[in-house]
Order: sequence, then C-alpha cells, then structure tokens
Amino acid sequence: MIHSYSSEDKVLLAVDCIIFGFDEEELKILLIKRDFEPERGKWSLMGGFLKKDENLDHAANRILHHLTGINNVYLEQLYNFSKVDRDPVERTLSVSYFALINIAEHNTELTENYSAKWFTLSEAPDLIFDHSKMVKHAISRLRYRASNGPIGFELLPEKFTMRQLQKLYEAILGEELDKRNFINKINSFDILVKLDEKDMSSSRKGSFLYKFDQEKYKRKTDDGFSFKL
Amino acid sequence: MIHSYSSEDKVLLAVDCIIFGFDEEELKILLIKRDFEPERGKWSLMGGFLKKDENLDHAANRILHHLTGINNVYLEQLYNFSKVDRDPVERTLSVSYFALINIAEHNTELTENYSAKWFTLSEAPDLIFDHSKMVKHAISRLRYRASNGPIGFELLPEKFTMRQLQKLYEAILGEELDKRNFINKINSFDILVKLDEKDMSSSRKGSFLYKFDQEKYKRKTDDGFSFKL
DNA sequence: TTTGGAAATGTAAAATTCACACTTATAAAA
DNA sequence: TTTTATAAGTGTGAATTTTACATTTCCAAA
Repeated sequence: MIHSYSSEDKVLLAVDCIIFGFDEEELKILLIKRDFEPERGKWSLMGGFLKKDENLDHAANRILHHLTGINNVYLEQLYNFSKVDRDPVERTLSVSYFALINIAEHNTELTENYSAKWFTLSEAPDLIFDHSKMVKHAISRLRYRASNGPIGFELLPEKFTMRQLQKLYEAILGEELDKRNFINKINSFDILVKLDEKDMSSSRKGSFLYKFDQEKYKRKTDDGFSFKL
Repeated sequence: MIHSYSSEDKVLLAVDCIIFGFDEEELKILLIKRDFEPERGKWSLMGGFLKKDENLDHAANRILHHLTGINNVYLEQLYNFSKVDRDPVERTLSVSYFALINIAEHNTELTENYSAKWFTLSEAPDLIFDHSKMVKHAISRLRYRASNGPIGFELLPEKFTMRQLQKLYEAILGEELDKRNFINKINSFDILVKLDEKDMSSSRKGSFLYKFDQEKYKRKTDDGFSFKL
C-alpha cells in the first residue's frame, strides 16, 4: 500500500459562484468589486479557494454564506475551468457553481463589506479572467433547468402569486409567456398549494397566493417523473 | 501585484474517463484492471493526474490516447467529484470525462498492456472509489445527449446503415425504437448523406450506407438549431 | 353605485409524437 | 430459371401536446 502520490503536480482549486437573485422584475446577479489583487477595482464573481478538508459543495456554501449570510441555498456545480493561464498570478483551476437566492433575505451589511452589487444581466460589467464566460454558461444552465421543470422558488418569497412566478420564469427565459398556458403548465406539475389568502397589493380583485409544496415535488422527482415546461 | 496565493491549500486533481464503445450490438465501457496500488487487482476507470502545464481537456485526451492510441475523440467534461476521503491514499479530486470511441479503431496492444477490457453495462464489475457513480452519471449524460439530438457517430464505422445507427441509439437509450419513426426523425435532422453503395452483409436485399455530414451538422448547430429525438 | 384594472378562465387549431403492416429487392437454393 | 427466404424500405391515421387567442369576474376606491 502506498501513502502518497508524491510525484504528481498539485494545483490550486477555486470555486466561483454565479449568484442569481430576482427583484420581482428582473433576474440579477451579484458581483463583487475587488479590493484585493490581482485586478483590484474590477468586478468579479464571488469566489474562494477549496480547502483541503472540505468538498466542493461545502466550499461553495461557505463562500456564499460569507457574502450573503445565507445558508442552505440552491447550489449546483457547473463546470471546471482549467485554461493554464486563466489566472495570471498562479495556476488556478476554478469550479463554477450557480446559486439562487432571495434578494430580500440576504445580509446587506456583508454584501456592502465586499462592495458587492446586484446587476441585471444586460447591465453587468465585464468581469475578470474567464468569469464572463462562467456567467454565460450559468445562464444557459439556469434556462435549461427552467424550461425543463420547476426551479427558482428560492428566488421568490415563501408565498407568491402566479403572476410573480410567471414574471420569474419570463425573467429567466428572457421571453414573454402566455398567462393561461403558463398557469396550465404549472398546475399540471401539481407542486403548488393554493392558499386561501390573497395578495391585494397589485389589484382591486386581489390574486391568490400559492406556496411551493416540497413534499409533492420530492415525491414526483423521486418517481423519476420528468417535468417539461 | 501579488505573485502567488501562497497560503492556500493545493490539491491533486485527477481526470477519469468513462470510455464508451459499441460493437454493433451493445454499448460497452472500457475498464482497466489495476496492477498498481491502491486497490491493485480491482477494476477502475482509466485515469491520470492533471499536470501543471495542461488543461483538463488536454489531460483527458492524453489519458485516452495512452490507453487506446486514439486522438481527437469525442470528449465531454462531466463533473468534479470531491468528497474528502474518496481516495484513501491522499486527498484527490477527480474530474470525470466521457469519451466515445469506435471499438474497432483502438490499439489492442495498448489496452492489453493496461489489462483493459470492454464490458457491457450490465456485466461491468464494481469499481474502485466512486468510479461506479461516475459511470452512472456518464450514462445518464450520454442518454440525455442521445435523446436530444444526434450523437455517437464516433461509435460507428465511417459508413453505416440506418439499422446500425438505430441499434446504436437503442443501445444507448436502453429501449427499442420503431424503425419508421426512427428513420423519419433522423432524416428530419438532415445531417446524413445517403451513399449509393450498399452493405450486403446483413440481407439479400442489401441496405444503403450513409455517412455523417460534418458540414451540415455544424451549420445546424451554429444556427442555434435544437435537435430533439 | 359606478368604475377601473388586474385576475381568472376554456377552447379550437396546429404541430408533434406515436402506433402500426405491407411491399420490395436481392442472393441463395432448388 | 424459378422459387424462396430475409431484412430493407416505406406512409398513414390516431393520440397527444403545444400554441394562440378574448371575455368575464371580482373587488377596492371613487
């Protein structure tokens, strides 16, 4: 039995998070303004290095918690970026993760410490290294998820209207959807509970509030059920 | 400007390849019997460590070439497996890649050197570490690719019959397909060229040979065209 | 009691997917 | 040369899914 692969090269492994939020109108991403080298003053994704006693999901959670104060967020590993000179300082690979968080729930003190800011997708500045490529990739994965089933309830308040949900999907997919078709589709998934509470803020009539039913969702996905928007 | 991230942990990064082949009947994977520690004598995926002057795609190609003698293979990065104790020798992360190769084209001398063997999916033995999980994941990605468009022409000879192509899809998807529906679908993609040559080996009538038209395919995919099987 | 405005709701046409069976071409055998 | 055996090749109608589209309902506020 051997005790190390001693002659092999070791590398630095970073984790960079594409953090999506939603403000009832537009899909946004959270970026930080670097006050450290390299590329001080430029915008980038929030990231950090993998520590030797944690796995990647753990690192992504840790990094996200640092910036937002939130734990237990939707996080999904995307891709390993590995171009040799992608980081000018030292050979570093980076695993991208995307996260979905409710903008209202994050700790603004923390984000201010990092000079972080929410940007709509179209207003987002150029990013350091290959971070812009990571964002593109994340958007396409997010769209894929959205057009293949329910996703993104993390981006809404616990109780929400169909209208809000539709707006979220429209923001993610970047296109307008038909109200009736959308509702029919969502109802066909059978993963929402209609409350008998109404939101009166948007109209005189008021619109019913719904909440996401984790149980039903779990049952469906466990049965190998495949959604499709 | 700083010159290193000196205080950060570095890790070993492996690349493991799930190598798919096809023998006109069944989908197979190529596994090696380890004659080195750890887990000598057990079956595993072909893998290797990332070197500091190469990117991951390069490493995957290198590893694949070592084992099969083939270059320029279809390779796709899958996922970074990072559980802290996944490798008992030393903290190692592994990025999985899946590859599609034509069984007939590989260098059998090389594979024999590695005591490598082709296994059908159902006959494959348990693998070391988390390699079985990697294989599962790869199969599901391959199935996804196959049910969303053309893939796997690498697994067939340059000229092939519709029957062969259908058998390949059936092997990948693990289900029988209707001949007419299959042909209609493939034709609707408009990515094959019908040759006026016939393969006489399988029937008295003989069946026309086709080849994959890289150009047409490229044009379609460039246009954001989305296939769907 | 009237009014304004978003919420809620159903249906028909179009497109896609699916299920299904007979004819044809040819080599080999008689 | 005729017959035979075998996989190749081919089209249609039913079922399902997706899309497009307009009117009525509810309620607070005036």
